[in-house]
Amino acid sequence: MTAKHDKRSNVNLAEVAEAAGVSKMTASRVMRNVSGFSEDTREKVLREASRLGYVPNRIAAAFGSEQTSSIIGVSVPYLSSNLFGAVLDSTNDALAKLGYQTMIGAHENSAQTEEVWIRNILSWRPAGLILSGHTHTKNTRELLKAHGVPVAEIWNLNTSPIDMSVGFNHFDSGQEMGLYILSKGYRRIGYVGAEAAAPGLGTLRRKGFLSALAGAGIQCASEEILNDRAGFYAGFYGTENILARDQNLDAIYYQDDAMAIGGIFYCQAQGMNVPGDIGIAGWGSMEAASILPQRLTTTVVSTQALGKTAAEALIARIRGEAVEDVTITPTRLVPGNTI
Amino acid sequence: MTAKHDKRSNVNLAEVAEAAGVSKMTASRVMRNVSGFSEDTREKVLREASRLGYVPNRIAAAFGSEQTSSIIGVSVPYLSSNLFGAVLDSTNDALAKLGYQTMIGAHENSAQTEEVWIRNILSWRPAGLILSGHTHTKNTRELLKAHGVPVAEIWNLNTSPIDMSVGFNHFDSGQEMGLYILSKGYRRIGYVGAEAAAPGLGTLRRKGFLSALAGAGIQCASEEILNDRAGFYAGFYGTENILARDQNLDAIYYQDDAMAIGGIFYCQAQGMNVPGDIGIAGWGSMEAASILPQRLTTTVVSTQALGKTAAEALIARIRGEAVEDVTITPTRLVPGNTI
DNA sequence: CTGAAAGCGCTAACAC
DNA sequence: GTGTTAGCGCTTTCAG
Repeated sequence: MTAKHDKRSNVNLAEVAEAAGVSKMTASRVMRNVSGFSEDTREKVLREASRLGYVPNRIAAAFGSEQTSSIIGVSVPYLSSNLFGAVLDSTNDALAKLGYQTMIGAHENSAQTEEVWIRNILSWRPAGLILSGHTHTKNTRELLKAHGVPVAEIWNLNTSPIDMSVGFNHFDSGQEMGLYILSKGYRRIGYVGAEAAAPGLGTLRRKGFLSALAGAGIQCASEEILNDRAGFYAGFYGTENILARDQNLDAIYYQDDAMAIGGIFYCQAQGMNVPGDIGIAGWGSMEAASILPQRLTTTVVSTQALGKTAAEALIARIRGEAVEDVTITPTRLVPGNTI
Repeated sequence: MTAKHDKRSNVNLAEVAEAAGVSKMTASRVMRNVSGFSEDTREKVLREASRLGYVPNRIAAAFGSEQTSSIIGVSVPYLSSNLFGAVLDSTNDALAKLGYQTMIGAHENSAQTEEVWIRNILSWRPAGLILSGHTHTKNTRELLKAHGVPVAEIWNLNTSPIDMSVGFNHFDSGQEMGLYILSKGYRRIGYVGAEAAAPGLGTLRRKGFLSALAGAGIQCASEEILNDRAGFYAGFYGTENILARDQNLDAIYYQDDAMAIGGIFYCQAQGMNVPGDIGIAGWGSMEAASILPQRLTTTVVSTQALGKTAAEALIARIRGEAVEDVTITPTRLVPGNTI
């Protein structure tokens, strides 16, 4: 029982320093690899640290040094989402390479939940935050501005961000697809989405889509916005619902590819021909589309690029380098043969 | 410029205490809601804290109090995985409700990457770890045992865990499916998997499957283990590859449902009838299967239950409550009509 | 290149 | 129910 209390890792810098015959300060410099020690000293300290099984205490370091930790808070709607999964992977990878840790949160498209999480995460004195909330509460905006922590809002492009924004232009993307569908001669066009209770991801695309139709002087024939989470099955029965109401639809725009694929399957199950009887378009370039017999008409996006760009921009800002406040991540409409 | 240095949140407990006319200690007790203050005091302190915009400093708290923080490190192969996404969502949810924060890591099925991440995370003095690595390095095992941090190994059931294990019995699950396929009269059975370079998720299921066949005195007719990540497309062209080598296969067992669905699509594209010409079985009860015209024969698992169980068991152990070292999360073979 | 002193904000332990 | 004292393990000065 050499440890005081019941500490788990009882080796600290002082012991390493003593074993190496130097002061704590010198040992600290070696461990952090900042200048100010000889090669001899370096070797001694590293050898002793390794021999003693020294594990640095980042909590103490974050506390004893400045005002922030090397923690980055990252918040997404769901951790189990094919779109945001790739964002998480790419931000986490980029952040880890730059020496930061990801602390995660899932807000489920609720600005309230996001606010609670932000209050919580701020108590860890994070170096920065990456937020993907569709909207924020007034409190959240005020809190973050007052606090001054660097914040990257991602996913939705936000031209007047709290701090900085990296995102897709969802409105334009929806509008572009609306125009494309119209250009193919479709006129009785429906929309199928999800998460009616907590609108998030698709709202702006839908608005852009509707505005394209309105520009051509036509109305959206029918809309079906389910209460469930977006997914294959939601697309399947959302299509069943919308077609039950309006048999004359000639095309449907879906919130995302998973829903569009669900729609294709519903139509096939009913013996309908895509795009002969009905045209279908999605958003997001989901991997699942690669195995369909037809190529899905969709908007291709790189969630991976989004995450990486956001992480790197945030860290640049944290380090005081010059960065743009607003970055658009490109999207590209790729015609297939489902519309 | 009231702040020393350039601290971002310059309000600390001492200032709240002073404003409320009490000592730091009393304010601390109120903030943490531990006993030892009057209702009057409570109101005063909370009012001042809110008025001043006080954000507690958890770094200082973790440092000043005990030996561990309320951080839980959670490591999965990929953050963008339909199977592990649900695990992350459920662990994160359970941990957040119990007052813990998730610090994330992606090891990409590399025990080396996992080791680096563990060293890193230990420096945050986490209260516990949740690991889903298929294997660990010797160093990792020694480090964790020496350190004494509570560890829940998840996903694979491990009967001699570092500390505790919550998982599926993949071997039995694969064996059960092997027996089922045999019971349906199939004899020229193949296996299609992925991630050959970094075997992880499916290895034990494959072994169980092979052992079932061996028990019946037959050999696996053909195996195709790709180097790519498991997914729809990997299943699609894995099937193309295996059928190119062996046209006489009458059934294929896939690493997971996404791959099995890819296989179904390949067969359909070739005009093959499932299960007439070839039987197909998967693992994991993926949501995408719900929209198929046929019901996929698969093993149903609850990754959500796994995550929740693991998180709660880990916290119970951290709190010193009695918990089993090993917990099996049930799986269930659900016959469909693809085999 | 190296070291000594001070202190970060909080909480455990102990008084009162 | 409340306050006082000490100290967590590191890093930031500032001296040499």
